[in-house]
Amino acid sequence: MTTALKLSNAQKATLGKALIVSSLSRNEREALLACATAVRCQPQDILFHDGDTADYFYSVLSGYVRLYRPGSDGREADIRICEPGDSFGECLILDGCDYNYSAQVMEPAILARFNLEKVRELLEDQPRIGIAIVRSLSQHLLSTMDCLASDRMQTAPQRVASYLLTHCTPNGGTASLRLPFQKSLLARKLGLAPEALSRAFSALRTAGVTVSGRSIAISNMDMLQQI
Amino acid sequence: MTTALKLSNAQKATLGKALIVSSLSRNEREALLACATAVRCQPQDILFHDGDTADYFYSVLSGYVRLYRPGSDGREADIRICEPGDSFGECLILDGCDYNYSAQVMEPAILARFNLEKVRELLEDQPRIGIAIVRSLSQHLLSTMDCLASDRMQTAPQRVASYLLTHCTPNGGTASLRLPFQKSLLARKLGLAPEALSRAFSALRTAGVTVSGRSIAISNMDMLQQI
DNA sequence: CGGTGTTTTGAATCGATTCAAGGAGAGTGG
DNA sequence: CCACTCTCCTTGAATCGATTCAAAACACCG
Repeated sequence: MTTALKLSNAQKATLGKALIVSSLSRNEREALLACATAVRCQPQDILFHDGDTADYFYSVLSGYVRLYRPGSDGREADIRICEPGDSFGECLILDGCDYNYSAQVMEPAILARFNLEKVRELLEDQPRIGIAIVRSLSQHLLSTMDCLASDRMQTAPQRVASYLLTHCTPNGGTASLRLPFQKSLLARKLGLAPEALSRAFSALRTAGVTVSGRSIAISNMDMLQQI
Repeated sequence: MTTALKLSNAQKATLGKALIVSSLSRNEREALLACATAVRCQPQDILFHDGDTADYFYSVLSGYVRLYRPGSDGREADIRICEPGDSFGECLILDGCDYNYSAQVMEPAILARFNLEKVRELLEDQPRIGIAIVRSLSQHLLSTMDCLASDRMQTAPQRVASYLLTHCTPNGGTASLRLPFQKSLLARKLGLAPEALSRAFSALRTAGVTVSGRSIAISNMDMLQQI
């Protein structure tokens, strides 16, 4: 299970680079981080369930967290995969009382856990901290809209192609990358069944994409762009 | 085309009920509204295109605005339908330079248009206004996540059923509603082709949903809930 | 009453899911 | 070093849900 500790200085330094903290002054940062503790989690841990009373929001230091909505019939729809530097649950800072999605840890992870009530009080005194939250929320909103638009417009191979193009390290006309997590998690992130991701990869073979385990090579970025 | 005018007092009063303004003090509200003008628009007017430099954000006073992302092949994916009281484009307040979706007016509409640069300056002096923006962004983020989750999990009849249940005026076990816009717009909002919406309605007939023009009657809310 | 634009219906097709079975790879124990 | 096992990924076949295109029905407005 999880253990809560004070944030170490190294963890504070890592958090300093996270979007939700990065634009704050030294004092504001200290004040905000004082509302947080570090929690260490195991894969499959559930941080909270859809409908639970919301007491904390989180920022990912390491590992991955999956946000999803459980359906009435037992199926689940993934909403977002949070990577190191991402935060989630800030949208409940003002008037949220319940979470409206569930959160599950997907790798050994370390999270900063912010007490919503304390941050709420802090916000009264130092409303400039709200600006940091605006920045974080704006970014989430934009990326969620992106996701919605690609769900509605792009086919599976197209979505995989854009993921590859935005996450690879280019090298001349070719490129390569290493997936930071399992393919099944990538599938959920893209709104696909694992089988559909697999088929998308084999469809992309003709566009010069070679997959072996978590390593992916792209022989021609322009060709991939055309998809 | 559009004409820009000062906000009338009646318009300011309407705007006062909008989420983005409603939590502000009298002074803050005045300061924020001083950044805005009223624009009157015709159906089909494009407020801005994906990729345009972002100078304004908007709040809808009357009418409807469709936010969408144009795809490379000419098709379009709708992201959100903004109703009176909604605002859009606030996510660009901090570091946005370009819009990343297009906005089209869908009925004769009146909008409040806020100058992003002025609001940005105002935010320096009165950071509490950021709180109002946090409130608005949080709500958008939650509803966009809802939308994403239902796209990924629910069938067309299920999505239509939940729209009906959340927008109808109940009356005992039955209910009714009048669509505020064309069916084709509702279809886009739900991420469907117009034909699919039509078919969803006929599938819901067996669940006691009667459609005639824009008027919809629900004979049994419990039955609809089961879908 | 006729004309325009919207909605419905039908048939064909597509893209993705589901279910079931067959690899491939990593780790374990003999 | 080799089987054994577990997990994850891939492949195939059937199915489903939604889109597309085309045509017919309907509604609204002059």
